[in-house]
Amino acid sequence: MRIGELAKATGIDVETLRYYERVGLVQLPARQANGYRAYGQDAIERANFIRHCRTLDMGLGDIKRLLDFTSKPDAGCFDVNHLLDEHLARVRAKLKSLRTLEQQLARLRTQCDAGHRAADCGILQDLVAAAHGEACACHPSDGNASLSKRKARE
Amino acid sequence: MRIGELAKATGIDVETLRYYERVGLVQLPARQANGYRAYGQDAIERANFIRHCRTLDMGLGDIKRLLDFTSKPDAGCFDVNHLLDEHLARVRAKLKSLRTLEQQLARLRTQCDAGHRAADCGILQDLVAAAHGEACACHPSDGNASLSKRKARE
DNA sequence: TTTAAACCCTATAGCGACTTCAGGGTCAAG
DNA sequence: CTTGACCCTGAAGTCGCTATAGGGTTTAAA
Ligand SMILES: [Zn+2]
Ligand SMILES: [Zn+2]
Ligand SMILES: [Zn+2]
Ligand SMILES: [Zn+2]
Repeated sequence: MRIGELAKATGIDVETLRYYERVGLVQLPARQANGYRAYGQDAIERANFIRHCRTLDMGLGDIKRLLDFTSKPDAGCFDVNHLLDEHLARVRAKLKSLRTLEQQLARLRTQCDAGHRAADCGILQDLVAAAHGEACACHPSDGNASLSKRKARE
Repeated sequence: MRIGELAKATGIDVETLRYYERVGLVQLPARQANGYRAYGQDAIERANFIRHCRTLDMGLGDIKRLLDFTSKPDAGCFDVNHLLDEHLARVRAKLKSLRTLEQQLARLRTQCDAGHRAADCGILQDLVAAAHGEACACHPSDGNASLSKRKARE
């Protein structure tokens, strides 16, 4: 099998497959006389494993570790569980922050409903107000702390 | 104001401020005789605007566009709305995919409850099965399509 | 007065997971 | 015999920083 066929069989881009090879995620394939990569059937399975894990948003390092486990059946699976727990925690943390973010953006979006002058745009006004520190969670709003030593030359 | 003071006043790292300058997000500040950057009070406002937009997860390109709007009050705000709509759509799309992902990972996590041999680990078995194409949304699972033209040399 | 900490400067490289580009070689069909 | 679909390598670009190397300057204590 050549790289293009493997790409078609797995839905992974050719360039991405070569990249995975470069970073050691897939083992070096045999080569034909003309230098083309020659893959066996097992390459499809390995590549599909990678793709599946990627759609689960795992990092390449984690995937490598999981791949290693599939080839040492006698190892304990504690690390597998741990890896998954950490990944799940990451996903849940991001989910939480994204939910908050969506709320904030949705509220911001309501500040303007139609086309008018930028100076009158509720969205821009809202952003500028937040930049001043008004009702904004992201800023420390300790502007005073910096003002207290404001004597720096200009 | 020197760069460290601006950093403290806004909560943006010094290196990050210099980076923003390099990519043209903040205008070139005046310099003192010794080469140090010298910022005015307006720099705090601009930097806070950037920081606030970053916590809304906007890209630097989008932020630049928004900053431009704040300096031309007579422009129409159509693009502001459009930009926000697109960003909100991106956030919602990611939120949706993250929710699905969380479900999948949580289910996967239930496949193993304790330490045993890797060969018997439900998580690894699940991943391998998915790599084979069983009950997996991420794969096209058109293995047949690729098998139909399987006559490639090895 | 010396010296050490705490600043400041530039230029460059690294991160992750690719994607794209430049500049070629190989191969089957028409 | 040329067109087009493939394949190859190596390097650079993406995004938003972060870190490092290798210096210069200021400030305060010892
Ligand atoms: Zn899958
Ligand atoms: Zn508006
Ligand atoms: Zn804010
Ligand atoms: Zn297990």
